Amino acid sequence: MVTMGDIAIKVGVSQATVSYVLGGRAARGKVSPETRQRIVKTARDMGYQRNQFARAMVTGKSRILTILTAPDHSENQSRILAGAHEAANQNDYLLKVQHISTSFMDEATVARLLEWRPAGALMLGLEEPLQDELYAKLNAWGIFLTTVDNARQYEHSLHVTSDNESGIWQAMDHLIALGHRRIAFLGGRPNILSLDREHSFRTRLVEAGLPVVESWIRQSSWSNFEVIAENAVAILESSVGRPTAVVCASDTAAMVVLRIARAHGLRLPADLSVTGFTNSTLSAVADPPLTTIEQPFHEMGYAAAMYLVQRAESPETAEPLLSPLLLPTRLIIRESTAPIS
Amino acid sequence: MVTMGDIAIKVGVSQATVSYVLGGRAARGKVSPETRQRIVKTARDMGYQRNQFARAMVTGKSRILTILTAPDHSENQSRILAGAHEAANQNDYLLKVQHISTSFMDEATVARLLEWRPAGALMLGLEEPLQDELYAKLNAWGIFLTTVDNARQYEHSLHVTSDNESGIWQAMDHLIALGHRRIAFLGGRPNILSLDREHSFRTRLVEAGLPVVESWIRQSSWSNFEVIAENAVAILESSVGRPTAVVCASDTAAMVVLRIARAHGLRLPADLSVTGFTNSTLSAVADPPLTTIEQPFHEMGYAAAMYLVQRAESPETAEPLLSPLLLPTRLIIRESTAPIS
DNA sequence: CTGAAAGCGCTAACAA
DNA sequence: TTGTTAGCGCTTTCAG
Repeated sequence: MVTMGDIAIKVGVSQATVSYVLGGRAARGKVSPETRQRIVKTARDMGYQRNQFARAMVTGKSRILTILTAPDHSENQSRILAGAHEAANQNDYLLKVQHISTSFMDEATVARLLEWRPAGALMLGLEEPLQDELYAKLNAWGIFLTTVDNARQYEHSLHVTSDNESGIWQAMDHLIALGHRRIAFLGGRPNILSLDREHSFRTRLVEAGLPVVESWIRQSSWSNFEVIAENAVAILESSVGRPTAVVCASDTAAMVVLRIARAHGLRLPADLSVTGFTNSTLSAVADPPLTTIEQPFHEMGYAAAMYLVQRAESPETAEPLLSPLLLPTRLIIRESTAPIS
Repeated sequence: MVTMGDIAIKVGVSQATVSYVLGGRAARGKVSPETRQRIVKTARDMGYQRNQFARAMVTGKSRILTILTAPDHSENQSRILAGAHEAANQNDYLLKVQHISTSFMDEATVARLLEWRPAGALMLGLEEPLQDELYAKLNAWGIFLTTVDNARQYEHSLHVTSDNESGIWQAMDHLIALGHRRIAFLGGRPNILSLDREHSFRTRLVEAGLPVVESWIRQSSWSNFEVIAENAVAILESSVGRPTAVVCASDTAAMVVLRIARAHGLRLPADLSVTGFTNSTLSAVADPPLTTIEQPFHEMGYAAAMYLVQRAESPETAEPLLSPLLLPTRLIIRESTAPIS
């Protein structure tokens, strides 16, 4: 491939001058507009492309962001990744996706991480002990960390998530407005995220003066349909009677509830209103189509990566954004909710 | 970070010797076992990590694979990516995911690609004109290309896909064994992949001596539910009567058919058998759970990336695997298919 | 068996 | 306004 030296020779100028011009630092070298033009044109003609390796070598900065994640093949994760990719691309960074297990990171993976000298790291979808461990390690290595979605807020890191509390409230306000008073909650896996949502649910129930029925409040799983189904059945067959609405912490859970409810002979949504959480593509084809809460996954990934880039470029200037960044959710009304009959 | 030089000083040996040992080329330098041990131990104690940038600079090889893809947030794509990541990781390569649109790649994206001097490229989920264009470009740049899933076979590239023909046959053999003779086909977007499946469908129909009913054979979309629904309706309301089974080219299409069929008052699977294609996570929670064809997406991504690594490491030795690599599919029988009544 | 030295392509300080 | 120069950390010849 053509190098700056090649261009320098062709133009009849020193290689340093070419570096100034193509690096956008022409002012430093105070290169004349004419030579600048000639260099730029020659570079294009010759098909010059910067060499990120050489750049990284000499500057000591890698322009690489690493995202540590346990792949779950979910649309959510995919959207977060796409957002992070967009931010990285816009800033000429490379996003290195490093797949690890949810609970464990071995030596070889550490090596694969450090060998590329990442300028920052994102963390996504891991279990809490591993999150803590990685936070400590990255800190020790001097790599700034951003956590996305389900995670704790660490002292020296940024946590980006959607505004789960207001999301739950949006769902509940909608149901309450429809006249529901007997409302159940079906969570996902009982981690920080799902417990947060349960907490918001309880708070809103109390605020609205509605009954808090323990047997209608259950955690289950994000992805294991059997576990979700068991809990859905438990709610619908509760000895204290049936709720008229179920707030779910995921679209998956909501779809399972729909199915179980139909199996119980309930008419949907006349006999039971159900809300999801996420607005996944499938929520629109559920039967009936799901009323749900949209989460800004793409924006979350984008914001997280963007912050890392900023921090890498100017550590001083980086805003000390060390409380969680909450991105807004949105209520999507479809056909799985109806006025109480 | 600690460099080879630091280790060399500590051990009291030259930096070149350290390079030999840590690079696994101790034999080249004929380093004694004792110094070897000391170097390895010191490296570990000091927390040495190779610098991929320096390595790339001097060897002129990047250990980076680029995957050009239009993100569609599908589980399929996610699995392919995971497979490619696994292969890359195993070989100490970095997989750079480069998101582009399905139909167009601009100058800036080209730059972001070339700046990292990829040792190979994968292509995934793009429209055919863009595929052709990229193939030509990559060839000109001397970057070997591997295409995955929906793509043409190019002269100087490897195409990895699942064995779509045998997949369709597996579905049809199953239906035929259940006594079905009036079988319809609902495809996805009419691209290479979906047309291939339609072709296999027709072939098998003829082989089995079954009627080829044109109004029962339709292409639609992979993801647009309205378009799928229209075509499903067209099949079920065909003027020549209703089929007793529908072979779908995707699980999504199959789930839409299920819904439309129920809306038409059909009992499932008694009145209509439906097969999907992919074995997505959701196919197991469809109502009724889908009989479908499993595709080895992870393996496809893995094989594609693995081949690129092999080729990058030893261009001479690389097997001239220039006909499509077809990975086997598998029939998953669930409850959306039943004997003809 | 080990070391000295060249050089990969670039940035940035310093000279002219 | 431009050029010279010194590395960045490593691999790899070539000498000992």
